[in-house]
Amino acid sequence: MAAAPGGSAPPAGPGPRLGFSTADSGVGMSGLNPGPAVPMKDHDAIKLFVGQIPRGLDEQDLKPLFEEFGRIYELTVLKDRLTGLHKGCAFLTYCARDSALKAQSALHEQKTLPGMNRPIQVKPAASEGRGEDRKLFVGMLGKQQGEEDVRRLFQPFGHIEECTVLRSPDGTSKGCAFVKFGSQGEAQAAIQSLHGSRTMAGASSSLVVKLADTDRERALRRMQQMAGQLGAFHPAPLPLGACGAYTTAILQHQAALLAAAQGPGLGPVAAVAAQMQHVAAFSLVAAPLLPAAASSPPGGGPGSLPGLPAPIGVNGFGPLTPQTNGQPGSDTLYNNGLSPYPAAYPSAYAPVSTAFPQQSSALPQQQREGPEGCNLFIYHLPQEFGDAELIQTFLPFGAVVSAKVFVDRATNQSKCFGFVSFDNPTSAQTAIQAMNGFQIGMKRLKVQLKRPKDANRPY
DNA sequence: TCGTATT
Repeated sequence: MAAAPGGSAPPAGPGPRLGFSTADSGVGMSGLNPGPAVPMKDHDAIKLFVGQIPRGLDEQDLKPLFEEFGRIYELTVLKDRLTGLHKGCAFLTYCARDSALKAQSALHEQKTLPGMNRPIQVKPAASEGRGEDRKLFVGMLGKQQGEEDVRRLFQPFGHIEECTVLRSPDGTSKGCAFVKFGSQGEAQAAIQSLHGSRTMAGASSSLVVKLADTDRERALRRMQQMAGQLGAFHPAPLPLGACGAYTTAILQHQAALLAAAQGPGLGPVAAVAAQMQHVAAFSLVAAPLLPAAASSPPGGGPGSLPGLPAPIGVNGFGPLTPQTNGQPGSDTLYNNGLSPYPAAYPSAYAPVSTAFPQQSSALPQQQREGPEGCNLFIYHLPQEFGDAELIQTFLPFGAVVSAKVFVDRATNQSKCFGFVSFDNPTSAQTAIQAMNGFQIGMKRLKVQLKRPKDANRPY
């Protein structure tokens, strides 16, 4: 019964909509009549992704905003499948393709919903095929073929929105082009008929007609190229320098942790030991660089390291012989990412969660904000830092509620910034003191309080 | 360079 309230206007039914197919259908009467109980959608309708939605808004709240642009076929707020938590985004399909286009141009990056820092996102969902399903890459053209020739070739298949021959700086054709059709069907027809169908004058092989790369594919391709280049360089001396820098950072990191913890407890060492998982391989190679690194205090950052015990430096680079407590079996420190903290730290640094020492590790980590003053913005993170490393880095300063490194969706590469939230402001301040300015390679971490939500905004 | 979320 939760579905479609019969009869009268008020749809008030707070029914557990599974996506709230906006069967708004104006008139109440649900299924029985042959009427349009469920609105039809165009065959070429576009499913839109809507991002930057305040977590407090559900489908009912959003509906009015989007209905301005046409009848909604379906609107679904994304929720975490386990927790049911609002993920801050939604899928939206209009009955008419045109409505989607209008909504996108009117709303995308144009309007910021209450409580959000950034403007709403309204764009074709990633699942919408390739997003650029109307755009073709054409290869194996003759060098002498220009836009007009290419147009003539593709004209029979539909409306050409765009036609570009790729050229070198000197103007000569690269023998390929992009052709964008008005619809996916037209593009597909062209592929069917033209791909491999003939060999153009001066081309070495038959005509290539395929969908153009998506952004993601382009990004991946670039990444592969870069990886290839790195591979080629690998035997060269360059990497050692890089390792040295990174090693330096880790060493300084140790110092920072030590200083912050204000004590020789095994906590910091344990945390660093965990870090070492990631650099053990480098460490061996870079070992000779260590003493220098150890003797130079991290400028601007955590300040001096009064008594950085020599054993620590040495210890760090004998990855399998941590000296934390002299126990031979202490390599267990390496395998339980988050656990060392509660037991090992002085109470001042182990605020709350001591009662459940081992539990923090497995939580789904839905990103959350802590209270005001507890949320840090961190910039200049090492490229290789992920959420886990971020947690490790800040765990020594208190209970980390969440840690998130931003990642480029297309490449999966870190954007080198992220957030860490503690459950109390003191931990956040301690972390800032210890880690802001902390040098890694040529860069220094920037660690500061996250901007409050309403900053940057008139009212 | 300020919470990124794609069923």
